Amino acid sequence: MADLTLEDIAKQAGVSRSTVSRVVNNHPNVRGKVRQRVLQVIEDTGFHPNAAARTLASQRSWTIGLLLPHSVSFFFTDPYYPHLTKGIAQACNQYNYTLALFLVGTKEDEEKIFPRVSRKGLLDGVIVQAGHHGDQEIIGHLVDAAMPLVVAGRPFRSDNVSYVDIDNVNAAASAVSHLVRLGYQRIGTITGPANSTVGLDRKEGYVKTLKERGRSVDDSLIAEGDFTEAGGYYAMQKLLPARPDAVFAASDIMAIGAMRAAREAGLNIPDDVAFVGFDDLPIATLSNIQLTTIRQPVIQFGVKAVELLIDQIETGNTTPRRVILDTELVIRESCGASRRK
Amino acid sequence: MADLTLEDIAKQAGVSRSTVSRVVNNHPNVRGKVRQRVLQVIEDTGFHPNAAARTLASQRSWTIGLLLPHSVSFFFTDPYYPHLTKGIAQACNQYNYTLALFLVGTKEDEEKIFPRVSRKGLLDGVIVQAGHHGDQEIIGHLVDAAMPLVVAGRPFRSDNVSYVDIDNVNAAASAVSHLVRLGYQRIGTITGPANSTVGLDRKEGYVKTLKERGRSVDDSLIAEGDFTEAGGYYAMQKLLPARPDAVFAASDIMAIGAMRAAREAGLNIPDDVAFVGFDDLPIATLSNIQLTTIRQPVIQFGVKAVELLIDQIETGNTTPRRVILDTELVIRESCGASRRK
DNA sequence: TCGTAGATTGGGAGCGCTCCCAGTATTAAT
DNA sequence: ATTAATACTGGGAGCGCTCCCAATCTACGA
Repeated sequence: MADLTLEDIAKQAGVSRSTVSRVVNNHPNVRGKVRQRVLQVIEDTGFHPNAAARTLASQRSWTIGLLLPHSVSFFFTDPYYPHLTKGIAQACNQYNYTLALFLVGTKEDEEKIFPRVSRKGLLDGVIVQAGHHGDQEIIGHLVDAAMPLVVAGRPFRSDNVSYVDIDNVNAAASAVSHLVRLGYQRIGTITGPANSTVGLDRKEGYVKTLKERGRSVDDSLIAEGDFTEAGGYYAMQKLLPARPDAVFAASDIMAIGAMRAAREAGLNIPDDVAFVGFDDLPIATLSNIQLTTIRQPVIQFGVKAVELLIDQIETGNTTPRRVILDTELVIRESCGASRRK
Repeated sequence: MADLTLEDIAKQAGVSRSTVSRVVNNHPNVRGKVRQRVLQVIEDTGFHPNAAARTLASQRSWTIGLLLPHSVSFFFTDPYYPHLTKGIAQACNQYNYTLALFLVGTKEDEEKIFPRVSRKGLLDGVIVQAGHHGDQEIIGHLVDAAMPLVVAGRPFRSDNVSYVDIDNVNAAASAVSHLVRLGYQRIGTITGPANSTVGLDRKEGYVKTLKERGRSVDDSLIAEGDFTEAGGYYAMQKLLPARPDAVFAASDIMAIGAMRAAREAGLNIPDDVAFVGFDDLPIATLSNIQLTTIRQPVIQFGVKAVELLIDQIETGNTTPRRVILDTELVIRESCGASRRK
């Protein structure tokens, strides 16, 4: 199982390098008999074309990068990202692409990773998880390098890039509407960071809904979180004095933190305070009180991003496209729906 | 910012391709002045050598693969793996390697991924997360292909491969000893799968400790889980009839499931049943009762794996090596230590 | 049977880099 | 100033593949 080359296979099959290349790449114009013979030799020898040589000659690496900027350094504290990664990996397998993962941990990493991501001969395209102000730089970088690019999440400047997202405003609105419908009077919210589009959009959905329902928007019922459990916990503590009877948290993990704070304050869920989260990741059903939440199709999200990217790579069409996926309100216990109707 | 080549830079700097190559690769034997000049041109033009060409010529890709076999399909249900991935990614950044992620979801994926992982010109080496019976095949594959390899976790047949692990037997023993020390009489355990080395080893630590302390080992106090929250939940339900007063769960996530089951059964934690988990991931402190657990250095684990691998790649020394990292018992509330002493 | 369009096939010319070797410049010692 | 080391530098020969084009076959109709 030494290092075989096309030429070796060609010799063994009694054909030329070119013919072997054709059968490997499934080109037409190879006689059936010849194709069989070559295929046989390839199978017998366990030959696989050298990836680097192929990339150099064809200018296609068949690998895409997934870039997780510094802004998602709480990356592995919110299970959302691993799930997204899984969806992307899955799609890569399906389309026979290799996935390169770039996790930006520190500022120094950033400098090392920037050039590597845009370097020729490594990646055919990249998916970047974005939506924070800080992400604009890397996006600009990639656009300048004419690297096929799809953004996961809506970036702040979205005019010239393709992205996949959900309708965060309306999804949040449906969560808050649900709470209004259940008769809660003092509905609070724990938002995502104000320097992120997700954070802003979900908050907008909250504000919009209250206004539409003729409610006033009370700042003491709004606290900013950072998509961590601890962030949710502290935000809830800030909300507590305002005595909310329901809280919409912009992520499940923050909802869990918030519920912890509520319980510690001696409050009963959902009787004293109801909660609705966002994401519907497995953790939503993991706590002793099942979380009502907005389900977003995370895996689909990843798959779509890959599909958009591959289309861009293979057709060369870089017209910005956007895909907005549907969400769904999943009613469980934490909103108190069962006992209120 | 078109596609520049060494030759282009050479021309602009008035030197030869070879000289540019030398400065790019930091070789000695380039006059200081010349080096400066070339560096300047490189900076001005934003040149980065083509990765594929470099790989083809040098037979080194500077990328390593992380392979997560099918056996870890609950991959993103146990936060352990994302953390491991993070450690690995971090080390890759540090050593200037690119990380390729291979997530085996389905059996079909496996067939697509096998050749890709061992194909020449793509990876310099691979880290495979292993420890299940099913993982032997891919390991054999990789060994046959003479691919530098490090296993994360102890594989079943560990004689001819390098791996990183913790001392699961003793770590588990220290958890159980702690429970014994606190005076619990009916200590149960929720093990990992019996077809995994981790599952087996941690159970062995449990059994060993009880025997050393002159306790009998009661099968009705042992239930097998699968490292998921649901698995822990069901395992606990099986344990309940045996009336354990303490339970050692082989992972935090299973401990959380188990505690949910206990609470549903009306039991108080830790007064009626105490719990010790394993991992000390962020979730350990996320529930309303803080989990006593065994801390394992997950990030370190990833870093070590990368270091072993890179050493193997760069020195060519494939003598199997093993690194066993230390663990630590972290005492919090769930074991009831505070109220029992 | 012959000619020809169309199907196959082979080989050359790179892709952009590294590595080796031979040549040239530089330095230090005489 | 001369010579022998020593320090640099340039260019050729690939790495293993794809792609193009020219050459060879094949099959079919006249």
